[in-house]
Amino acid sequence: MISKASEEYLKTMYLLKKHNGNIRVTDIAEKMNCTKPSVNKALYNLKDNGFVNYESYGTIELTQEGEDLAKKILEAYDIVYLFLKEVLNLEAEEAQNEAEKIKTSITDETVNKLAKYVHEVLGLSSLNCNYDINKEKCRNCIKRTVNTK
Amino acid sequence: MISKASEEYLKTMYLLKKHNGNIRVTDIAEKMNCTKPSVNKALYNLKDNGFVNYESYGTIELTQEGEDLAKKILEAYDIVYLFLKEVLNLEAEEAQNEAEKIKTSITDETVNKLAKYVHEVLGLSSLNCNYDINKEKCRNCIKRTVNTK
DNA sequence: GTACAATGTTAACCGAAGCTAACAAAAGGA
DNA sequence: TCCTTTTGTTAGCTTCGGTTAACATTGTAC
Repeated sequence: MISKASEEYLKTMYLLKKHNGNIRVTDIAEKMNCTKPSVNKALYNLKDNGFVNYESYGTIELTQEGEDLAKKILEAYDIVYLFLKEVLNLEAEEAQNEAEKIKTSITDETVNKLAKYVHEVLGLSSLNCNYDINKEKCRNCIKRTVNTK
Repeated sequence: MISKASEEYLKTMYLLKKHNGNIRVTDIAEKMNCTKPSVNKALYNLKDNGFVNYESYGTIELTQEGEDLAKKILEAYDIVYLFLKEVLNLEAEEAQNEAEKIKTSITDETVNKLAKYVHEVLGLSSLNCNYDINKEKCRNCIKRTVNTK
């Protein structure tokens, strides 16, 4: 099992890859509000656990396993965020912060049940989503809903 | 600000006082699944922060501040537990574990909004609860509801 | 009242996750 | 090309929260 901190790094790397096309130590450090040595350490930790491919001064790439985990983490985040914002009516920024913290504490089962609940309450079932947050289409479903609100 | 770990110790001490009438290092260690030296360290940490009164080999007592915080932590736990169990339909044990983790991550504001939501959804408003989890009567209200289900 | 059991403390250590300071490598501009 | 800036790495330190081993204190049974 990987630590919460490592999960955060992994998530950040995944998003950087998606948005910038590449992953750099400096960018990770900036996003995560930490120093480059911290990133370096985390990087080798993730490498040792098989989530990233990396050699000194080389390019950072997520392995398939790393990408899958990053997606799962993001999906959990999305569900929790959606619940906090749309169901509990937290401010967007507050919901972001809280979702960030909560998502790292809960099990897959809870995330799935929350996903199901959120879908029901917000009437998203018509969007052909099967409630399983590990399926990409659910993430898209939620994203769409959030964005078009 | 006190750490999550310290909050757990404080909560455990409060419950031990309530159930056993006294608070002992050995009992804390057992409840928290850790060693006595860990408890000892935590104890002095809590003492330094004004949450417990303690001298070596003496009796452990929560200060007023410690008791207030412990109650607040427990109330947050209760709300989250209630939500997980009664709204998301998690198994009791699973709900306990998850509530434990979640309650340490979220702000008072979120807890209050969740409390309000849970009360609404479960139709507890008739119990004369004002949704503010920092008020003892809300805790009682929820306790009663959980127990009589 | 003493000996033993239970309880609590201390010292020294560990790993995780962060930091600063100093250095090495790579990239870009003249 | 060479010099400077940017980027990445290493070493060594800090704090937190935990551990074990050894010791001190307290309480209890006979």
